[in-house]
Amino acid sequence: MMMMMMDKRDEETMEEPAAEIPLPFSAQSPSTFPTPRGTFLDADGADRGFLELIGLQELHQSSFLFQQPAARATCVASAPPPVQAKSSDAVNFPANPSSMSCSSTETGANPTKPATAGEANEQEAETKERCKEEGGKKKKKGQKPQKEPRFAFETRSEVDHLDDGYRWRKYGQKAVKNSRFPRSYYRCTSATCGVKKRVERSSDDPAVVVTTYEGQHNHPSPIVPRGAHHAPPPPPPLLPAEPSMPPPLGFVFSPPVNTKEFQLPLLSSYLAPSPLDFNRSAAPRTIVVTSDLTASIEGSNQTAESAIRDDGLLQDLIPSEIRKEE
DNA sequence: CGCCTTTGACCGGCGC
DNA sequence: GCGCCGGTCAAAGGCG
Repeated sequence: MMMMMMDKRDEETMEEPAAEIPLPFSAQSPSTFPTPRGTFLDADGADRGFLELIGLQELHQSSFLFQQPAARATCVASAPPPVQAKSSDAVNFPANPSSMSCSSTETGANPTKPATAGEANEQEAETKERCKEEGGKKKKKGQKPQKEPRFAFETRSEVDHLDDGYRWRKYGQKAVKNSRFPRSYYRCTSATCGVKKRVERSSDDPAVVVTTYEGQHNHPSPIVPRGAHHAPPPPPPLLPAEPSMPPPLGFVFSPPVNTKEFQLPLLSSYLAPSPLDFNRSAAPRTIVVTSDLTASIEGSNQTAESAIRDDGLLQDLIPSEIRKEE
């Protein structure tokens, strides 16, 4: 516990490990957040932006305030249904402040290489867990276990628990094997929402927080997290998701939440930059989205220059190669 | 006072 | 059957 706290402080000054890829984002403070599209393939083969995938499809409409001191993120998506990947793309993701890599652990047979060794461990664990759950304890006779979609990603962050616009209650913490750091368990505080998330630090890279979401929110982002200054608007009525669009992994948003504040916290969760990271010396990570249901995305070697060039912040999220394909 | 975190106990699955 | 392990429960305490 104490150690964790100290870690947080220590990591604040922690330098980004080996810069593998030039920083594709500008140092400007992000105020808008375009939604990348055509980057990910959904189960039905439809192009789907990553943010859409995780339920941020409306973000492009919103201005964005970074609230987290937390920083870069590497996302490890855990796609639910055992759908074979239909394509693979290269993406040099975010940039600012985060980069993500997503990989499915649903089938437990994802050949895609994990972004990090820690991720590998996580994947392994996830696979195991998934197997457990599928065969598992919560299944009662004659009752199929609910397959909760999972979406995990790594965040290079000094804080363990990132605000994502939802309210979470911590219900457990366990030391896990092969990890120096304990794993924390959170549950969405919404009574009707069974979404859980696990948060743990990578033992390989203590600066990396691995967050695994399980389940889908059946309600809009309730409020700006505690301590935030912007009062949220009242939640909009729950609406069915776009008929043609299955719920994003781990998140279900009522469509168009009109207010900006409503969506912002979410983004901040994944992409919140550290103020310290607004410099180009920091290297973003390759976003590897390898979801069985979506696509495998490997890093590209786009230069910061080219990335910064055109589309404002869009380039921060999607490399030009990808965007060209659209 | 309500909400949250902490933390030890408990439970079930799995491997040996 | 036993022990290990991950996940969850729930009481206690802290905080605003």
